[in-house]
Amino acid sequence: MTLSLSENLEDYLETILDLEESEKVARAKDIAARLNIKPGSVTGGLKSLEAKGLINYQPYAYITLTASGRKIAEDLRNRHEIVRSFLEKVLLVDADTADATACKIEHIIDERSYKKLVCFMNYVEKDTQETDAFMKGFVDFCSIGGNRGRCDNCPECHE
Amino acid sequence: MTLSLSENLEDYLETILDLEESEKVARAKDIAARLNIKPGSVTGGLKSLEAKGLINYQPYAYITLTASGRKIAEDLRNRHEIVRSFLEKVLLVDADTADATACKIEHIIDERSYKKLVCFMNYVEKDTQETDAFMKGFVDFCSIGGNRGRCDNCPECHE
DNA sequence: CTAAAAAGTTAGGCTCCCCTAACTTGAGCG
DNA sequence: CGCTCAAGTTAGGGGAGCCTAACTTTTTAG
Repeated sequence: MTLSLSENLEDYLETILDLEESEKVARAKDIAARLNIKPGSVTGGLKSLEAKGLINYQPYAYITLTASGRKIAEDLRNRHEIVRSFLEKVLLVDADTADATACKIEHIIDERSYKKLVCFMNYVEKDTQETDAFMKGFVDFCSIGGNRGRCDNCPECHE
Repeated sequence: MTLSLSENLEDYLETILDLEESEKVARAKDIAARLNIKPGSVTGGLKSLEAKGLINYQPYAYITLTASGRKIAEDLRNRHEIVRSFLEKVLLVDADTADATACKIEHIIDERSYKKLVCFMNYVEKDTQETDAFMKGFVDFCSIGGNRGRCDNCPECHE
């Protein structure tokens, strides 16, 4: 029984983990601010997470993750980081865009692709001769000078 | 004014494009079957797409894409194909998984990352010496024999 | 040509999750 | 201590989108 969480609830968990770390404690107000929703909307999500045993929640009290909630939140964070890292280091997307898109992909990437991506990033980060040559080739290929019509379908990938 | 479409409506458009091509004509019944929803649920989506000028829809009649609807559907298909291709050819994910995940990523990948990915795939498909060496290295890295503890965070990426 | 089957639509209901506005709780200051 | 105000919750409402069941239209087959 691997309870399935909506993307929304996953975002709640991840946000709570972040807040626990940066603010020592998670407050409904801050969760709302991070998720860009109104405080009144947060309560429902918290109740739902409480019912699933993922957070400790009592009305008017601080919110903490349970062990299983923490596990899920950390897993999400890992996914986020791997995807973000791929976008930034391999595709060479700017940091903000990479982060925003990672935020969405982390929820939907399937387990197999994720594992392969982890492996891929581990490989890339070993920083071998092959990776170096490959990435240099990519940079050249996508650079204005290096494009030389070989990249017909390539939209301006080098703004 | 770039009207924003829900992922659901995007799926409708893409499905209609597929059906127009494979069946000559799109029927509500077939749309429902492809999207794994009940026929009764389709009508609402069609009305919404009609209101946005993306399909030609009259009750009880066949459904066709308008020019702008077709453009969006084709764009989505391109995204799908690029992402699918990346998952399959670069990450070496099996075809079914790649297709299923591409189906989801196509809706959420941002424009910049997408353009970079297009460029990346064009580069990879040039099949240069560098790419060949890089990919061989990746296969080795993820193969059971080649893993030799270097890949600590690497979950079984080589089932 | 007509009756049955198939396809499509409508209507009512449900879930999820957001919003606003009003109300309750609790924490800090005088 | 008690009051004030920020923080949190509740209640009512809405949109998106799905479902089922009943109903309408179209197609098809005799």
